[in-house]
Amino acid sequence: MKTKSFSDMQCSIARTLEHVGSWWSLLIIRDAMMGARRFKHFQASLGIAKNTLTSRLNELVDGEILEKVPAADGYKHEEYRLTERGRDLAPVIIALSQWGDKWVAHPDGPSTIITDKSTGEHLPRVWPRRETGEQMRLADLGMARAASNEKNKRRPRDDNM
Amino acid sequence: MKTKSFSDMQCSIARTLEHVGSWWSLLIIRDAMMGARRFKHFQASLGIAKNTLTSRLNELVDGEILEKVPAADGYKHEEYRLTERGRDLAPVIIALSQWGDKWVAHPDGPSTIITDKSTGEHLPRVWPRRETGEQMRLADLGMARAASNEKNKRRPRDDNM
DNA sequence: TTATTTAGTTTCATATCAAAACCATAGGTT
DNA sequence: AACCTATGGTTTTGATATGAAACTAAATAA
Repeated sequence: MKTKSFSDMQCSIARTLEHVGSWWSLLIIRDAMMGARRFKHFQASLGIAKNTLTSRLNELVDGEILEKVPAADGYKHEEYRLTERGRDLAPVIIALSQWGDKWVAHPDGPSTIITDKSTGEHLPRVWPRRETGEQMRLADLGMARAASNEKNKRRPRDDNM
Repeated sequence: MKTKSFSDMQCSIARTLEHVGSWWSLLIIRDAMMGARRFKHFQASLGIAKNTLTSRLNELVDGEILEKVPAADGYKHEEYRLTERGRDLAPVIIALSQWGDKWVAHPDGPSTIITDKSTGEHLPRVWPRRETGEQMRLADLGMARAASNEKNKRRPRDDNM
């Protein structure tokens, strides 16, 4: 995995990456969202080493992104299924996918296309919006440090930052 | 970085992760979005080893997520600034942050709050929507493989996947 | 029953990462 | 000018994660 843990950081991004920031995690989640449920599915799709896949799957189960459930078709094996927490990562997956489509697309075009099933239309860009649905400009986004911040031993000297 | 490269994969998520999937990359981008511009800012904020920070910054510059520009205040040093590509990662950053706020928040609450500057309101969840702005249910999202897929030597046997 | 998948585990070589020490230059101080 | 400290690195070294291959036990298929 990694050497330094993000889990003690207060930042939600860091805390999220602690769960899904390993090299393969997000690709595994993507596959799960596309219907992969069994070890062999992930393995075939990703070309990942089996021991690494085992580790990543276990991490995701530990993090309650995936859960192991009995096979849906009555066989004895277990399957990996997204939890609600896992499904709730959809915006992350989609945002990554759309950014890639836009900026670093494969010469042959993207391998996966995200649509609105009910219309067959291409999904619009996932983007910050107001309650009204109106898309926001980045300039209107504020990212402010929350009030309490006892961790900061060093007084923020506002040194031209 | 890693051993196996994602860059030859056709999947846009993999290709995106090739740019921003390293352990610290997304946290560096987050800091850049919050105004960090100098080596020391990132270092102080992240507690990252300097050589690692150097590597990550160079990767991000190579990937055109950040660019080095002369200091705005007339000093000789250079600063790191988000490119358009980099700023366009905002939905990824926000989605990660919101997921973390919801599912794995720090006991003291999140350290950063994302707002709509023009109203001071809390930013609604970044989520897939129709052109109309209407929020979608995940069940209405289709993730389909695009047509051409010459890579697949193994005929998809549709083996209960 | 026997053969083949599947879902791992173990071992080992290699690649990547972080920590600490070191260094050159820029800017500040006297 | 002379000195001192902060900045932005690089180098070295040790720890950790990864991938490939071989192995195994259980589940499934023939």
